[in-house]
Amino acid sequence: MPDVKHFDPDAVLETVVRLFWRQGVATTGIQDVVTATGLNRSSLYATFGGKQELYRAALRRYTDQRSRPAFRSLAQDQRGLRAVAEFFDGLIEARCAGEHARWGCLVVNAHAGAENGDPEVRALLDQHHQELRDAMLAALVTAEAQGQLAAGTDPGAAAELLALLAYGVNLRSRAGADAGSLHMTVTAALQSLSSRTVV
Amino acid sequence: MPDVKHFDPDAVLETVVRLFWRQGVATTGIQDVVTATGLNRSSLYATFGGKQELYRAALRRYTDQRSRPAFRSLAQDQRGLRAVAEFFDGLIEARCAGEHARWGCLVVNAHAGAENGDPEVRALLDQHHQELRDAMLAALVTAEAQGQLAAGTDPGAAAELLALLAYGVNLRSRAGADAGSLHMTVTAALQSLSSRTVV
DNA sequence: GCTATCTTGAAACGGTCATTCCAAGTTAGT
DNA sequence: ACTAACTTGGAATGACCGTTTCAAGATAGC
Repeated sequence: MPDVKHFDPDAVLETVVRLFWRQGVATTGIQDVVTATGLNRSSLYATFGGKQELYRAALRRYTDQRSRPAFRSLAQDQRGLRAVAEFFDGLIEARCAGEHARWGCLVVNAHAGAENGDPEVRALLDQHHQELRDAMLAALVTAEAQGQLAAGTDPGAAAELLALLAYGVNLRSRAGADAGSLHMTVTAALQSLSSRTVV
Repeated sequence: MPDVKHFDPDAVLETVVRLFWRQGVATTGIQDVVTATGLNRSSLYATFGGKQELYRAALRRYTDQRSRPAFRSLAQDQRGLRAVAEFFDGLIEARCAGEHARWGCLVVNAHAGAENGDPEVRALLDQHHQELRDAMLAALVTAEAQGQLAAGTDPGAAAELLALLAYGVNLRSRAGADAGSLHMTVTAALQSLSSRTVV
C-alpha cells in the first residue's frame, strides 16, 4: 500500500561516509549532506534520524565495509610478519594516494573529536581497536610459530604496539606525511620485532 | 593616554587552550570562550582577532608551554632508553589521570579536524612533529652511544617510530584507553629496540 | 580638568545550524 | 478508481554561529 523509497539508502550512506570522512563531522552540515546526496531533508530524517544517528550509521558502515575486511585478510594471512608488512603497505598507499588521500581514517579521526562523548560511538571505537589488535595478534602468533619473532617478544604487547602505530600512520597521513617516511618507520618497527634470521 | 586592558591576555589564552583542548575547536563557540574567560566579544576580537587566529594562538601557546618543555627535557636526558621510558610514563600519566585526563593532546587532535586545512596550522603540526622526532632522536643517539640499542637499529627510523607511538597513545587515551595497557605497549616497544644486555 | 586613545558593554548583524511540519505526490492492495 | 500508507518537496522553525558596530567608560599625559 505505501509508497516506496525513491533512492538507495545504502548508496546515500556511502556518500555520507565520504563526507564525514573527508571534512569531519562537526564541519559537515545537514545542508552538505542534502546537496551531496540529492535527497531532501524529509527523506533523510525519515530514513536515518538526526545527524548523530546518521554519523553512527556512517561509522558502522565504515568499519563494516572498510576496516573489518582489511583486518580479516590480515588475520587470515599465514605469512607472519610479511602479512603485517603488506597490511601497512596497503594502509599507507590508501592514506597517501588515490581517491581518499589525506583523509586519514574515519574511526581514528573520531577519537579526536567531541563526538566520542556519545557512548555508542565510544563503543564502536573500542570495538574497532580490539578488532585491529586481534588481527595483528593473529598475524604475530603465526609469525612466532614460524620463528620470525625475536626471542622474548610478547605477541600481545607487540600487537598493541602495531595497532598504535597504525593510528599514528593514519593521523600523520592526514596532515600530509610523506609515504616514504611512513614506510620506513613501519619497516623499522617490524625489523625490531623480528628475529634477525628473517628480514 | 589610552585606557589599558582590564585583563591578562596570557591567562585568557590559557583558558582558551583548555577549552579547545577538551571540547575541540569546532564544538567550541565564541560564546563558550566569552563565558569561560569572563571578558566580552569586543575585548576578545580586539586582542586576538577572530576564532581562527585565536585557535592558532592557542596552538602556539600549547606547544610553547607544554610540548616543547617536555621535548627539551627528553632531548637533554643522558640516560638513553630510560629517558624515553620516563617521557612516555609522564605522557601516559598526564593523559589518563589528573586535571587533563582523557583530553588527549591538542596538537594530535588538530590532525584529525578540518582546521588542518589552514596552512599556518599545518605548519605548526609539522613543526611539532619534527621537534618530537628530534627529541626522540637525541635520546636514541645517546642510547646508542651507551650500547643500549640492538645491533642494526637505525636511530632515525626508531625515533620516528616512537613519535608515531606517542600519537597513538594520545589518541587512544582520549577514548579512554587503560593506562596499564599503554604502559605495557611502550615497554614492549622499548624492549624491541634495546640490546638484550639492558632491559 | 581636559583631551586623545584605547577598552568595554551590549545590542544587532546576516548567515547557517539541526530539526519539524504539512500539503502534494506516489504506490500497492482492494 | 478508490483508499490507506508512505515518501517527497519546500518552506518555516527557533536557536546559535562568528563577527561588527557604537555609545559609554576608563586611563595617562598635558
